[in-house]
Amino acid sequence: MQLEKLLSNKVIQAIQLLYNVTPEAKAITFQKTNKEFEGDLTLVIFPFLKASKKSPEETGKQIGEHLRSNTPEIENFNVVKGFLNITISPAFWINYFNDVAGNPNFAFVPVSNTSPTVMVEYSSPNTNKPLHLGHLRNILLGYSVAEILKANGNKVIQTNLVNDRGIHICKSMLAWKKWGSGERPETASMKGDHLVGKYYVTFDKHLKLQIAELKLAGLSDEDAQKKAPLMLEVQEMLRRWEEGDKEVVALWKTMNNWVYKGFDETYKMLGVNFDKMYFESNTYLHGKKLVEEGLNKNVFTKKEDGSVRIDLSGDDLGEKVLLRADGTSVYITQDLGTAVERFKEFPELSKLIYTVGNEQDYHFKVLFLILKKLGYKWAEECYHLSYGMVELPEGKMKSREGTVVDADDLINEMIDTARETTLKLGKTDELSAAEAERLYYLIALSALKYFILKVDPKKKMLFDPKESIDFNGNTGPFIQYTYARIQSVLRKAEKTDDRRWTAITLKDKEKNIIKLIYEFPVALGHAAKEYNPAVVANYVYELSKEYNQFYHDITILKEVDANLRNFRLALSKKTGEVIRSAMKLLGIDVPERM
RNA sequence: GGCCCUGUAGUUCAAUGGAUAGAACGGAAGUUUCCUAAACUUUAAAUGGAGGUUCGAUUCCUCUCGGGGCUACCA
Repeated sequence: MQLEKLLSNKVIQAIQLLYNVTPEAKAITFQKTNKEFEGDLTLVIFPFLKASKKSPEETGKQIGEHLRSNTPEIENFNVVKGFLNITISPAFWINYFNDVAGNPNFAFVPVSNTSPTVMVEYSSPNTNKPLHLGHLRNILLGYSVAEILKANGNKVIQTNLVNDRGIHICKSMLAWKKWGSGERPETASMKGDHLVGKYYVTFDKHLKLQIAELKLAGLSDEDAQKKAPLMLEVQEMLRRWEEGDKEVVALWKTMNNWVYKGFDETYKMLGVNFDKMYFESNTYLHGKKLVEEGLNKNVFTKKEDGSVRIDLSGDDLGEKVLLRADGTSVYITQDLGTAVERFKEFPELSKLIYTVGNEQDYHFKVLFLILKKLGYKWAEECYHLSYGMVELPEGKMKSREGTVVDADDLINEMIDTARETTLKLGKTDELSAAEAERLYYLIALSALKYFILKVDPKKKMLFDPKESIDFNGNTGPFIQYTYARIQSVLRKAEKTDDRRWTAITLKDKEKNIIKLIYEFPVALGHAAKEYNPAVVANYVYELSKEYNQFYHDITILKEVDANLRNFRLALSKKTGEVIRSAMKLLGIDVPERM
């Protein structure tokens, strides 16, 4: 970054001197020089042609000359069409490397007491079924964004708002009561979340049968859905739950606890954690107070039927109900209340990030707008981290239709594949059984996490269960492999040298690696600004690829010049360090051997 | 119907308005007396279509054709 800043100033100077005008800052754009040309950075000349009244080539030359004679960091330049390709002196790159080599945290912004506090909510599951691939994207994304924000100097509170109450969990409860015969996770040898999910499906199956019967008896589809006995029963159960009926609440607690135990296992497997858990059973009433507030402020209106609404048609969002005619609150009312509570609990919060799929874009637009209309100025700081759906080749996943990829199953399949592949490659010779198992786990999780995180969150992504996730090419294991190779070299070198390097003639591959290391902090900043782990994923892939080329072309351990040998070792060590920290931000661990 | 998102090699993904649109997988052809071949090298292959703004458009605007989502007194 420093470099671009420095050069920008020089360019402004040059243009003032040469053409007697001051260019706008945004007119000065640097980009990486394409590999087919000589140079490190390229200045686009076109914006300055009006001022220079000369051809692009001529203008480029004039600016280039000025830059070269006034900037010691610039070694040379050439002009191709409207592009000024600048070659930075090797001394600059070596100095840069010297400056950062000894500092493992060189790319991170330190967190202090005065750092801004950001809350990141993610996962936020329902407690009626196990986690699936869609949740996985949510969890990995939220976790990684939280890590990236920490690396950029934010204090981060990671939260999970568990949707533990409502009609969905009552469905599982009712089905279990009717058809469960007292089955428990231990007796069924099933994870608790899977067991509860099983009864959710059971409920749906029976409900469908009832609806079909009613329709045969002549009822309309809508009536059949409403009047099915199971539907009435489950609504009654929810009502009893809200009244605090002892038996219902006890069952609710029992079954939710089964689910939490199951979720915890999955979270542990994924290596994610939360600083604070919220449960909707505690928060779902918060919104009601706000309704009063909104009515007093004339932001909301009460209709004759008793329902409370807000008219957002001025903002093209239509009319929204906030309180039903019977006085009960709806989803958005809860969310309003919860947001207000959070800013009360953490007044220092400077950002509140919701990791939720893009199917709820409308919901969050409405939510933030209402908060703003209620006069909460922090509403501006609420952000919907909206991500695209994970689709299967046949379309969207639907839990009730059983077309979901279960998270636990997927993880276990990945571990099996990792084991198979590793054994086939004969890479386990030096490892104990426990070490080998640990390695399969690391590889499996990296393949899975990288596969998901390398895609721009905003975009939908496709997952084909028939094609297992790759271990070659642009994948997590490729990056892990690069890291393991580096560690192998370092082990064989026995000792490395941390002094400042001078008198090194940089080869292209070496310079490229230093340039990529130089870009690490830039990538981190970019990733944080965009809330986009894919930036980090793409970065660390590029670095790994570059290192593998270096490794292939240039000898390290057998280099006879001790100075060069030690420099290459230091470069390798640093590269490994950057790979490890970048992967850590994606929630991925790297093995020392593989 | 209205609103929002999205269309890039056969496939999965890249590309702050900048050069001849990058990778990976798959395809074709190679590299191991040499620090880990989960690697490296070479090769064929793409911006849905039509306009517009611009010195310059995958990127911004309009239309059009595909794909997805939202549009509940569900969560």
